Amino acid sequence: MKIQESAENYLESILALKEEKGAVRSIDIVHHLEFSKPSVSRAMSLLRENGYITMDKEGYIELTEAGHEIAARIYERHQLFTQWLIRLGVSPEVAAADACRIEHDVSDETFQKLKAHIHAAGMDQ
Amino acid sequence: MKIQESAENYLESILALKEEKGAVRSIDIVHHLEFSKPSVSRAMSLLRENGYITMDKEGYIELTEAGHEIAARIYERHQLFTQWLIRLGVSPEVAAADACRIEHDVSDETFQKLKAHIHAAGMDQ
DNA sequence: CGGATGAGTTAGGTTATCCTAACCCATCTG
DNA sequence: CAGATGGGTTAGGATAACCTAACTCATCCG
Repeated sequence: MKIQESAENYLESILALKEEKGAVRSIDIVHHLEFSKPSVSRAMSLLRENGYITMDKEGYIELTEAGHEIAARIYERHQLFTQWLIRLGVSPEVAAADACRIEHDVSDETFQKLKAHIHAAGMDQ
Repeated sequence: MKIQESAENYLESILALKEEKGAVRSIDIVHHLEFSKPSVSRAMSLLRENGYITMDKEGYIELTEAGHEIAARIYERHQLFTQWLIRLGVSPEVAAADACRIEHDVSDETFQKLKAHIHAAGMDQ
């Protein structure tokens, strides 16, 4: 399984929900991403089969190390881009929505350079 | 037909190839995007049906006004992002590849702010 | 206890976008 | 003229990622 944009998004959501609420089940992701239950259920099966998450018998989801790595990578991009765009004057909702798409598109090389630029521009506090 | 990312890409390619070679046929797009002939053929049918391009009997493609508008919009993003990333130190191939994805994901609002930022940072000559 | 509620799954469908195989047709070439 | 070449199309298929309808199963509650 080559990680698809959609899988990155699910993993990122799991991490964000974990930080926000402490525990995550499929239904939380349904509300967060506004997808249908079957879509999330299917996605969770795939993530589980591929070793990115585990689920206990109550349905509580944990990221594996591999899953956490991807989630953290995307989450960092999301946060940095969102904050940066807001500081450039983009409205918070649009900034978040755009960041949510761009975060998947940027290579590591570009991300590193952008990060350095954003910090150098003093846009990072 | 709501314009899809793929359609934006085809229209952008047509504009770029037009500038580069003066005239564009499906086969040029095949080489440019490295898609199969049937994929390009099908895409051109759709773009034609929806009024974004015209094709004469020799297969030469022209953008309609609607098509040109979209193509120019995407092309401007592509050029600006590519040049900017290169100036930030990203290698030209990676910059172009990343720009090619980001260009479709950025809202007008974000693009305007980014453009202003890039110009203000003196990154635009 | 019996129905409501909530979480999850199964089955089947849709849309977008790519692909290969196999074809048509015109032109060029020996 | 016959066969090669080049451009384009038709037909059919694959994959990713969503959807709705309808189900199971457990718990809760009057």
